[in-house]
Amino acid sequence: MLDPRTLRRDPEEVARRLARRGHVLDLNLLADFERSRRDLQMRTETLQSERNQTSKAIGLARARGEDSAPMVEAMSNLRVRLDAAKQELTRVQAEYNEFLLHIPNIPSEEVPVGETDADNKELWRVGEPRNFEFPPRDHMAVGGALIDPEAAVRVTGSRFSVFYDELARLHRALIQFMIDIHVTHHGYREVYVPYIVNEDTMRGTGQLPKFEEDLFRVASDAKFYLIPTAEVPVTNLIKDQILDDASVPLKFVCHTPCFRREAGSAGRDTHGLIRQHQFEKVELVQIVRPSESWDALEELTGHAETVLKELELPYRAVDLCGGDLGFAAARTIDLEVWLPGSQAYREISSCSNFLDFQARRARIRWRNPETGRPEPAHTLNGSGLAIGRTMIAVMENFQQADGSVRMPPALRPYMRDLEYIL
RNA sequence: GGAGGGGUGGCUGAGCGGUCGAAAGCACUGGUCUUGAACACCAGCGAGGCUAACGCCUCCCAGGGUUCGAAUCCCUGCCCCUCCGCCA
Repeated sequence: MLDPRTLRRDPEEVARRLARRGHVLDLNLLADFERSRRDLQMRTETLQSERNQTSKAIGLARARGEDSAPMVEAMSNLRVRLDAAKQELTRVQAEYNEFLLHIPNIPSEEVPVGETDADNKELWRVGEPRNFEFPPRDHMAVGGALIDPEAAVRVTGSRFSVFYDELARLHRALIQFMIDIHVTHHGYREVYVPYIVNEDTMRGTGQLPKFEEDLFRVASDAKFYLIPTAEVPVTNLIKDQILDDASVPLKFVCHTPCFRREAGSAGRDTHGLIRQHQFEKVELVQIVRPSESWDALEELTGHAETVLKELELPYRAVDLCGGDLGFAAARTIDLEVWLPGSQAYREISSCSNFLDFQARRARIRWRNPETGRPEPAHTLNGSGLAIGRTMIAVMENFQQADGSVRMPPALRPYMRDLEYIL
């Protein structure tokens, strides 16, 4: 959520900056909401003040044994007006709030202008795509019988995966490998969290109310959802908390499965394991002082890159343009890994700074030692990395002419020291 | 599943239906003292919102209700704790 004060003080400026990501802010509607909210709130609070004074006076009069009947009479009249004003105020506030919850974050000034991923700006490349002495196959061909899409369809349906033997192991090994790096070398605290969360949590990180169609809803009395990323439960760990200065930055690493409806992606990436309804991810989450979030984004992106470097996978970093930016993000750096099977760079990590946008929604606050007052903290997260896509990248980049796959040295301790699999 | 107890400020924990946004302690901040620190003493110290300002409003788990007036009484829900049973 944007700071309502900023929105009120300079709506034109906010509208201008939101235009960078293609969001049209309805200034007339905003002005209407603001005016009626203000009128109603002032009227309601005046009546409340009267009520408080009168009932105090009644108490005093009775204590003195005086007649309070006229005041009680006045109260019943006042109550009718107050109830009406309050009801109207509650209604307007709810609508206003709903409006605010649908406004995306303001992109930072360095976000490239553009509408689609074609307008994203490449920042740097690391590693050289390997020269193959044979035509590289894609991961489905490399995996062969150890990937069983038919079984996945039998069990569930399309866009789910089944792996066997060394691939199941490789998948699990990547998770351990990544968590170990972030805990041992990057100072993250490992955390285990629920994979089902409530509505308020989904609202906190910005998935709701706008993107319900991307989520799997769980049938139960409460409104529960499967998490689309660990970002949701991990960031909300600190929901409603006030952090003292000594306890920040908080850095969490968390492995979870992720569940996505992929509602708008019918027909996209239907062939391999690139786009699934269920996939695993090792996620990095940071909660930091407001002044430190841009440095933290750089640092966090570097942490995700370390995994790619350790695995010797060629990749590039891309600055997402305004139109490609996620709802809650102020800036996002994507890491894209080279996939020889499709001769393209594909997203394998997405590192974002949300500034105070999520913190405001989830009421994650930090006590500023200078002022002694709480203010919204800043939140960030990034994949470190997406497991399924990393497995694809290893399979495709390290495939051999004989059909086997060489293990990157860093991964071997997690793979029984095997040099080759398959 | 059965029986009982409870949810109050960063924490612990008091709170006859009115003067309670809330005692007290801890923690924290400032001051005195000290070469410096600790100790001691003094003072301050919840969160959110509105207003140009004075100041006003809201919040004692959540939602309803009773009442002129609710942290305090009633109902419902959620959560936590203890005991019994059941399952692992």
